[in-house]
Amino acid sequence: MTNENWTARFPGLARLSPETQQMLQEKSVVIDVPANTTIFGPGNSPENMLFLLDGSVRVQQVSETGHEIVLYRIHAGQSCVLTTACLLAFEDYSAEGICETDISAAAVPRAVFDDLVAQSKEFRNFVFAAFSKRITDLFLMIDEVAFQKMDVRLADKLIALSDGQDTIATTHQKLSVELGTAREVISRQLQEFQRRGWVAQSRGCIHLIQRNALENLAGYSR
Amino acid sequence: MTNENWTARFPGLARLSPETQQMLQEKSVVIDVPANTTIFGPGNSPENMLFLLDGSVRVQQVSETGHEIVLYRIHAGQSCVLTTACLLAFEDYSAEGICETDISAAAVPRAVFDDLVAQSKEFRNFVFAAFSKRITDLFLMIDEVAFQKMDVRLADKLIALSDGQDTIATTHQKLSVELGTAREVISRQLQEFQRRGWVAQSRGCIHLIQRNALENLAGYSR
DNA sequence: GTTCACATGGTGACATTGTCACCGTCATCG
DNA sequence: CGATGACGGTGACAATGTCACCATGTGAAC
Repeated sequence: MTNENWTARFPGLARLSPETQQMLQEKSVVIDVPANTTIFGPGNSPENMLFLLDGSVRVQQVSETGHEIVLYRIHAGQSCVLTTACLLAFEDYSAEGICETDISAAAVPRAVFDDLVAQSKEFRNFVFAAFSKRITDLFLMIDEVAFQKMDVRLADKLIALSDGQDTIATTHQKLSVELGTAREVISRQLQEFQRRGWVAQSRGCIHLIQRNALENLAGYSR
Repeated sequence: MTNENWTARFPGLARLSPETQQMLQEKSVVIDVPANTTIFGPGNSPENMLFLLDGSVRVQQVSETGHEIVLYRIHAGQSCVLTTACLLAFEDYSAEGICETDISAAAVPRAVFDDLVAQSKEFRNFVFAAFSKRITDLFLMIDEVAFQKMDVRLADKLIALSDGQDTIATTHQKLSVELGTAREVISRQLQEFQRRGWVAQSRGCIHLIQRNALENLAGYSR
């Protein structure tokens, strides 16, 4: 798919008037960034608002204590706007955004963004919906971190990371960062899942044998 | 203080043009609500944006597992806008807002709010700053819940709740909701603080004896 | 006043999770 | 080949969460 007319690929932007969409396309630049690039982080705030056309960006945080935790991901069809906004507003935040894959994104200058918010009711709705979704998602994450058992959280994360496939290429260490826990805890839980025949493991790889059992534990029936 | 010209009492709104401030005041209604009222919650979304003139609102969440946790507070000079926005956007959120004190608030109809966002750059800044602050605060909260030790979190919460006073009127149960933990954990930690001579306890009351020690543990030196 | 229901908080046993120290294996690179 | 570092396993222990149960104080109903 070409990256012209990229606004049509954003469900929330497709409602914009043709003129507004054209303005967005004319005043933005499509950029490509390789995987594993840190596109924003402490002391590195971008001057553009990014709209992600392809790939995904992982937003994670390093605690004062040295612990890490993944906060959320931005996928194609979503924007980094709110993370960028937080960066601009509060320099001392500690989150960083890392490209998980090669990405393609439309860069919109801040001034253009401001104009659009002022002029287009649909664009405002897009931005406010993104903020609202993020905040409610963070509410859910706090609830999960504070109250969910680790086996449930791990099963849920495995299902989410599998993306329909039966093999997940990741390490115990990376999974521990996903959930904000220790590698040893992941190792033990995975051993238990393996003992039950739900997963099989090889170095750097986890194979889902009984996806149903994991989904069940994660509460997918609800 | 009278509640006319209430916009002047909001640091973020004082920058608005006089005309805009006048419009806000003319099209809003100042309401009073008694303490312990639930002003928004599941199945109870308000149709107005509230700007808090006096008192404070506690926003907390009840988990599927029945656990509760306090997410944040809205104080005089701040608005419930973002919480309201989340309510409107995602009906299935589970947070609720409870008046901790008698409150006084300016209710702004949604249509007026929309107009203001479109017309006033300063108002947009106010709204975006509120969203950004909330999101960065939630990042910090996730970090704290996931990685901070309970004694540090409790000391920090006691200092915050004391509001400069030496006596805090609260129960172990309420403190456990503040931190999203169990009452027994609070009881044990407070016993340890008492053993060290940092606090004294009576039914429904905690007295800070050595505030310095608590501040030190909470990392206030940083 | 007495009784009853409930809020408050104390306690011990146990499960779960986090922390630490240490180990062996595998892959990569010089 | 040997060195290095990533990956994962293990046991001991600490911190926290869970559960069951109890004692006391408070306030309302009788």
